[in-house]
Amino acid sequence: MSPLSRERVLRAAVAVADERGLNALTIRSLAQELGVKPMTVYHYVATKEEILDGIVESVFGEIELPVPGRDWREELRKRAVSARAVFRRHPWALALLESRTQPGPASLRHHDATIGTLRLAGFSVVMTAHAYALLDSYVYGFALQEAALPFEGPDAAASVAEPIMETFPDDEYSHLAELAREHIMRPGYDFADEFEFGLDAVLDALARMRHGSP
Amino acid sequence: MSPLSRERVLRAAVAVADERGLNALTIRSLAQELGVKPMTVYHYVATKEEILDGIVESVFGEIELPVPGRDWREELRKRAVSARAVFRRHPWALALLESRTQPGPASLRHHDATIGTLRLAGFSVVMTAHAYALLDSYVYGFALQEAALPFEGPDAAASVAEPIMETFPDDEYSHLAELAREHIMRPGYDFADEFEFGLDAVLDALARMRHGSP
DNA sequence: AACGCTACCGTACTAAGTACGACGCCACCA
DNA sequence: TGGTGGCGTCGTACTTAGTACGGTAGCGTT
Repeated sequence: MSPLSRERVLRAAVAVADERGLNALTIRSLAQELGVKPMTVYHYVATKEEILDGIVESVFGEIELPVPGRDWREELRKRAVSARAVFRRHPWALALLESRTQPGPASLRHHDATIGTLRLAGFSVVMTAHAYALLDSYVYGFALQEAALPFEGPDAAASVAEPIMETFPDDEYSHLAELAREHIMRPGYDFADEFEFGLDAVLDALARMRHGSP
Repeated sequence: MSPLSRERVLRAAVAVADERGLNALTIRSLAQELGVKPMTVYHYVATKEEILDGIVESVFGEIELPVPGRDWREELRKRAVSARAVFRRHPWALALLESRTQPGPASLRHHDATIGTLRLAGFSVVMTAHAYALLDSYVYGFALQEAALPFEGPDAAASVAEPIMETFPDDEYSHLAELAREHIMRPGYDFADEFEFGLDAVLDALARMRHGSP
């Protein structure tokens, strides 16, 4: 238990958000998780905003850093897979990205390692910016879609798609119906499997950019 | 003014969110925008959740639909550019994606048109799923990053980056510092310009996937 | 002995979402 | 003509948030 600390407050906040969602993260629920009264929390953080900033920063800290100088493709792949896993563990973090302004040390270190990996791989400064934007857009966007899905895991899609499909005749939205019928609702389908396929396509694109025009 | 309606309620909700952010969208602020008292709103929607679902659906309706059968690349490009513009107008919509479950007709039409475009372009069912996931991940992710940026437009980055850069010595985060110094903070830099570059790389990737393995 | 610091808490104010029960107006029928 | 029922609107009040303000108890310093 120890005398509480900013760190413990943030760790508890992450735990509450993971278990019960961002909406359930209130000063009161956080205080309860910590075994103290609400106002006590305010001795370690100034506002709730600061808590939100803090937990996003701590989530960034969980992402595995790429090592500049090693095989760039392997390092960036590792980072992307790790980031996606982290956002899957903490889906609420994506919704918080918008509200943040000041990056903390974990974010800065993260950016520096990724940029360094691209630079040492031979990407020009301008190409590094292009590559980074493309790669992160893909990772964030995939994580966002995954978080937005109302189901998770193999075969879960079918039970969600079924009732939706029944709200309209088969000839309306026929392409959508076909995809659902012949792929999404088939046993074994898991949206999560799309990640690595798209990631490799993006990494291929980066490889081609590496020596392209500025 | 007319006797109010669900449509007008949703339009007003979008306006409030656009102008003052998602947090400022409350039943009270919405009622004020409509010129009525709070409880009146509840004659057109059951809960605030329904309002949130409704405005996301209306945002989806703003995205230009691709036309299946025409040049696939051009159609998908048009749709992506339009989607990105829509999310830029309504950045709050991205944060709402996670909370939605039941897609409305606008979303269904949208998905159907996009899937149809891919299918008629010769993508197999499985490849269509791959391609769609990749393309939308990129678009959503880019939009999310753009929404998270604390600045907007050319040259705005410098004034934001400057104070951050000064919080650490130049030799810490040296790669990040280099990129900032030699690119981001240079006059004329605009993150928005990255979009089309990455989009074309993604479309190239799709073109290669078109006749690839399943 | 007085002071002040650290960790914590009680009370209360304000802003939200929304349940519940009215109230005024109008079309329609007797 | 007078009722009557429904529709759009609203007043009041309850509940759950964030958090300002002002404590209090325990302990070390001078």
